[in-house]
Amino acid sequence: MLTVATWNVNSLRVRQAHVVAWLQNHQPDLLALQEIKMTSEQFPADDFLELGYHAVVSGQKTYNGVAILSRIPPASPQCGIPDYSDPQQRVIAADYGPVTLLNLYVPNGSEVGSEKYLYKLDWFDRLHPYIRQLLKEKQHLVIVGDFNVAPADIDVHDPEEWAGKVLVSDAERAEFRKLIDHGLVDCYRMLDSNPGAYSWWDYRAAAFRRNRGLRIDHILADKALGQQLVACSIDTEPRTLERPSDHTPVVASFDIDIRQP
DNA sequence: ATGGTCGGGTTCCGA
Repeated sequence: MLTVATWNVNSLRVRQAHVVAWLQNHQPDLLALQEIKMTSEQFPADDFLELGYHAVVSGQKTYNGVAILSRIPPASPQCGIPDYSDPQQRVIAADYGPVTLLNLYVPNGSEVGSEKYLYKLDWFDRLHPYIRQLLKEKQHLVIVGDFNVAPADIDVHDPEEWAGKVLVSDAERAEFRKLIDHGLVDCYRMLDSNPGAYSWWDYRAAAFRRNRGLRIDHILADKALGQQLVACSIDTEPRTLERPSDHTPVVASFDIDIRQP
């Protein structure tokens, strides 16, 4: 069995105890982190090694930053999107046996039409060829992270209120659809077609208590691996803790042994 | 009711 998780921690410095407790409770094979908000040098690799987790890190001071924790050593780690020099550290990938994990922190986009929104759409343009390449070259591909896109109205607590806004706009949803159309499946939606399941809630206006959220954190798998999906869930428990991240973990389990090449 | 709350770093930006 392979268990893969993703969690935008919104500062690993603040959330490290939450992450450690969660690792101990759930023992995933792979945990992808986004918004660690620290440099690679500052990453507490030793603390995670003590728990039995290796790390690959693409860090940055203050903003962004991604990492992957793994129970087996990573191979061929790669930071960023090839041939796209971006000072914002949003992408890291590595191989774990037959599975390549690509960890994304997609730009937020700020507001539809803004400079940051155009950067987000351009960033997706740069991402697509990389994903096509990985699907061609790698045996299995899992793409996880904070996609900053709610793929459909079912992923939005109040679609009318959110209509046309950033995270749900047609252009962003078209980019998500394009990802799927490369030959991937949305693991959560494969197994649960019910509304009301979200991975992010605004800190403001008691959004979590009122379950006013969005499902913007995702686990995508190549179609063949998707056939081996046995479970996928959103763990809302860490969002109930003191000083929580505004995101909560998403977890998927596949019937595959990553120790076999 | 058109705000609100975080984190990081400074007197605001990004989410």
